[in-house]
Amino acid sequence: MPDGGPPTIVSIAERAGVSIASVSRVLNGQGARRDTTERVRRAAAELGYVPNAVARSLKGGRTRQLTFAMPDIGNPVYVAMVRAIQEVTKAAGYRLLLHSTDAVAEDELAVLRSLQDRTSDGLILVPIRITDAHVAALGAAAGPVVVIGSLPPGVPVDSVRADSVAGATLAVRHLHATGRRRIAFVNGPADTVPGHHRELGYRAGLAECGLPYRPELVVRTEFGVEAGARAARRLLPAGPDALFCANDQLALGAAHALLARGLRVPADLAVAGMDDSELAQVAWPPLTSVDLGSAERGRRAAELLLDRLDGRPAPPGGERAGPAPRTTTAPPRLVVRASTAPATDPKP
Amino acid sequence: MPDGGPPTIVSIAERAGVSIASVSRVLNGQGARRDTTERVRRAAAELGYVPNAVARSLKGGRTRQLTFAMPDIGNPVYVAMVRAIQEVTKAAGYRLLLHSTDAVAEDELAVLRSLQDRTSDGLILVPIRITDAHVAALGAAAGPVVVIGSLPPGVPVDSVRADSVAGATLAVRHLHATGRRRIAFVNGPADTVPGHHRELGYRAGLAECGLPYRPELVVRTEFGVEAGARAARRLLPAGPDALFCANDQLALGAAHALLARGLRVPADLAVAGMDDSELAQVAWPPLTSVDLGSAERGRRAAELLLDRLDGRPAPPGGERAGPAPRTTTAPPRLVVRASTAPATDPKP
DNA sequence: CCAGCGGCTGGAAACGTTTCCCGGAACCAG
DNA sequence: CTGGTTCCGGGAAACGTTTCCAGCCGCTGG
Repeated sequence: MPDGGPPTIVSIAERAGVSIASVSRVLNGQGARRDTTERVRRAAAELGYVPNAVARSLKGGRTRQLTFAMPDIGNPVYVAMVRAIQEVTKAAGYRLLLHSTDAVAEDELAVLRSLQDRTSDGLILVPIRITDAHVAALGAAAGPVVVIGSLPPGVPVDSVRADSVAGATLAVRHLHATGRRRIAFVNGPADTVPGHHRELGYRAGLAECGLPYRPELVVRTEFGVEAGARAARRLLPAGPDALFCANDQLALGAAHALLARGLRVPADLAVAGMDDSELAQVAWPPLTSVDLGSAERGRRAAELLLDRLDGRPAPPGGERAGPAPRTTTAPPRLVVRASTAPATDPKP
Repeated sequence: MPDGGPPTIVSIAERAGVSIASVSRVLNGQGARRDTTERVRRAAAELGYVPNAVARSLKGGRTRQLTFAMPDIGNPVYVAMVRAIQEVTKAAGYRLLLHSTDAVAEDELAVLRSLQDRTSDGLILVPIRITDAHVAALGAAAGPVVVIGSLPPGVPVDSVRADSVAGATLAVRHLHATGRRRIAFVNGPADTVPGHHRELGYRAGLAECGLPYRPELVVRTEFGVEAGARAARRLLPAGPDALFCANDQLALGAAHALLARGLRVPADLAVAGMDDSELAQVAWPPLTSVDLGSAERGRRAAELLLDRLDGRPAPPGGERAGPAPRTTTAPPRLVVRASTAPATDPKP
């Protein structure tokens, strides 16, 4: 028997002695005579037929694929998002395409443009910075996009934000409430949206607690464990009694640097992070952290995207489908762990 | 101007006043008259044309997509693999489809079968157990597959193994060399391939060091941080002076449980893990761990897959393309950190 | 001057589906 | 028995490419 590649709808039609139209109908659960149905089913089973997803996509205009593009899969926050997104999309029968942009703006734009090649039906994007080019590209996107992050007003795209400002404030208040007065801040790059917001929240928190803002207690660096360690060492001479870090990676690095110097956490210095990623739980001492709802944001973003997809199968023309853009904000939540317990024996 | 959806090769042909064949040729860099070339290029640019990847895939029989299926994206080991794979595939112009199987065998088989729908050109699979059904499905796979893990001989599939046996032995020898004599073992499920191999290595290590195998010093549980903590608590009554754990998650959990009891690591008990994942570096004390080359294995698997793909564009018929299956083994490497420093003050 | 050749080009087929439309058959009621 | 409905099935078009094939044109060599 001549193989001629994997079985197609045509092979089935021949074997069952019906037309390809009937095969398609039967296989898609449309009405057909018992007899026909059965013959087709049997032929399909015997041949081990599996529909060609590509041909299907071409005809239907939908690939049942979604793209998730984030800066760096190495960051547990994004892993949490991937997980949540995957869960939602899998349940809805979509496959997930992963894309690490390495926090390169050009790469983010490329992903946005790549929507045009119809490889995926929609995109969830986590931009690290929002440039004018981003805004333009988002406006011109060839398919539904959901942004995880804060967008300037007027961009016609659904988004899911974290309230970093409130979150940072929460952390500062907590540190103050547990007796800390010289609360240092280890931030990521201040020109990123999260970096900017977290700094705003830090200052707001200080203000609320009646603490002065001291520039010597603030360090801006890259996000990352090693950067956190360096920042902590740099801050020590300024005599902080708490280190509030803009994410868990920084906090972890900072805590390590302190411990390596023989300092005790939290007895000598409290350390708090943000994101409440897996890192916070596995750190020793376990890290107090502000849960910014990573998983929740991922889940929500996926839901928003699926929602758009169901509304209009394929947004025709340049006009964006559906109603006005929707924005959800995940409320921050402080998770207190050992790293910020009140200092039991104050420094002499 | 009637929009009628995104621009296609036809719109360009009309606008440039040439046939679609010429458009395709020009856009693919085939020979054409200067004049024609230019007109087509201009028309394409003006319309903002982007080739439809789906149509292209249908015609060409290749999607330029690869699938990576692993048990759980939450495990840092797999994150490291994703990262390495993504790096390789991105450079080769392939997109990466991610699939969490949740360590469910049925899900793994489904992924294998899904190769038939031509959604992706190849698959990298990390099975947690290898059943007969796996072997059968691997043999019948509709496209190139690379397995990360140990396969029984005779399965016609490329694979990349870690040498867990040697790795575990390495760890035990190290613990012995640093003065530990009652080395407990926290294993994952013994009926998984890694679990089985690590146990073999543990016993081999004990034997090499002239230590007896004591059942009361061995616990088998699930992989996971929490499981590690429980295991550690369960082992304590047996009086171990070292905990060797089958992966970093277990080791981390174990270390936490010990610290929470007020025990000192490594002064009272040494703790070692496996995988040398990010967790080992961020733990406190930093964990000694056996690097099983996760990133390396991911990279290698991607390379093997790409290699198959280049060999035969699309393996026709049931026969597997290319020569005999290849197997690579990544050598284990012990990474010594603070968690296994020799006990400075021996217990009284 | 003509045959032949090579470079370009356009028409058309093909990839594997889904779906529109129409014709035939069966059935019912009048 | 006939006209109208209903149900099913088949032919064919369409999705957007790539590629085969044949034809046209203009040269060149004899």
